[in-house]
Amino acid sequence: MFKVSRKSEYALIAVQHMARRARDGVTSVAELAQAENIPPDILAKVLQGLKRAGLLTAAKGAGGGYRLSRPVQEIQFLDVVRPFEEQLSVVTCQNDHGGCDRGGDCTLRDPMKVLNAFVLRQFSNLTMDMFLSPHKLVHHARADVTIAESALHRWSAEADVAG
Amino acid sequence: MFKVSRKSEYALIAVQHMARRARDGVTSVAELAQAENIPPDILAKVLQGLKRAGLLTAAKGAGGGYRLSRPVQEIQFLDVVRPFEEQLSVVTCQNDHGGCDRGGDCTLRDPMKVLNAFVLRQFSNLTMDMFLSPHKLVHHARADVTIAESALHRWSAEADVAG
DNA sequence: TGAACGCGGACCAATTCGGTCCTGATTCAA
DNA sequence: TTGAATCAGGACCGAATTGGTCCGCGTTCA
Ligand code: SF4
Ligand code: SF4
Repeated sequence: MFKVSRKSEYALIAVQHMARRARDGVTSVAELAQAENIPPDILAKVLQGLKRAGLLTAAKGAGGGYRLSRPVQEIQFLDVVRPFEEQLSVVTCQNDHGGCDRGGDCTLRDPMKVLNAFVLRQFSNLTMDMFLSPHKLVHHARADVTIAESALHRWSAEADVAG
Repeated sequence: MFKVSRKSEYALIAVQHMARRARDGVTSVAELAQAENIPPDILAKVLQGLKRAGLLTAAKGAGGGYRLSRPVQEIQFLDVVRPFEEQLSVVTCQNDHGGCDRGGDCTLRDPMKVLNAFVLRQFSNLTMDMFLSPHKLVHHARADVTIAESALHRWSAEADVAG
C-alpha cells in the first residue's frame, strides 16, 4: 500500500541528480537518461510533469535543458511525487475528486481520515536534501512518538470538540 | 501512493464489525455482508484471507461463521491489511521477492530503505482498537517527531557504522 | 437428509502502468 | 539562414492489477 510509482522514482532520481551536479545547473533529458539509466521517452514526461509542478524550469533549443527552480532543501518529497500519484490519500473518500460508491454510513471513514491526515503531515516534513546527504544530521532526536499515539491523540481531540 | 486496496478496507470493516458485536462472537459472511453493505462473494474471500492470516477462526456448517481469534487490541492494522496488499514496501527493491530490473547502482536505494523501515515501524504500532474507541486516549502526547528527523537520525547512524 | 455455511478455483471487465512512437514548437549555434 | 538540439505532448500498446461474479465442492449441524 505504500509503493510509489516508477515515474515517481524517476522523478526522485532526477531531482537527486540535478541537485548533485548543481554546477550551473542545466541538464538535458538525454544526458540525465543516460547517466541514470532511465528510458529517455518516459523520463521526458516525468520532467515535464515536474516542470508543470513548478519544480523545474525548462530551456528549449540547443544547449537547453532543465534546472531546479529552487534549492533542494526547499523541495518536499511529496512535491516531487505528487504529479505522478493519482491520489495521496489512504482512502478514496478522502480525495478531492473523492466519491465512494458505498453508502454514507461507512464506519471506516472517520478513523481513516485521521490516519490520512497524520501520514500526510509526517511526509510533508521530508525534504529532498535528505536524499543526498546522510550526514546532514538532526540532533533533535526526540522521543519516539508513533503514529498510534499521535493519531489517537488527535482523534480524541476532535471527538471532544464534536461533543 | 498510500491508498489501501478495497479488499483491505473490507477487511478493516469486518474486524471492526466483529469486534463491536463481540457478544459471543460468531458472524456469518452473509450476515456481515448485509450489515455492512459489502458484496457477499468478495467479502467471503476477504474473510478467508483473514483466516489464513490467523486473525479469524472459522466454523463450518449451519450456524457457523467467523470469530476473531484474539482480542482486538492485539490485532495490528498491518496484520489486517497485509493479506490483501501485494507489497507493503515503499519501493520494489525493498521487497522479499524483491528484484528491480534497473542496474544495481540506484542512488535512491539507500534513502528509500531507511524511509521504508521507518514507515513500517510507525504503522506497526497501530492496533485495531483505535478504529473503535476514539476515547481510548493516550496521554503521552510527546514531542512532535517527524519522519524527517527520525529517518535522518537512523540513516546517519547507519552511515556511521558503515564507515 | 438437506439447508447453512465455509472453501476456493475459474473467469471477466475495467483500470492502471510502464513504455514506445511520432509529430510539433522553439531556440540556439554554426 | 539553416539545421540540429531540445522541450511539449498526444496517440497508442501490452501487461499487470483490481474489483467483482459465478460456480462447484466439502463440511457440519438441525
Ligand atoms: S467511505 Fe469507507 S469504504 Fe468508501 S473510501 Fe471511505 S473508508 Fe473506504
Ligand atoms: S533499486 Fe532504485 S529504482 Fe529499483 S526499486 Fe529500488 S529504489 Fe526503485
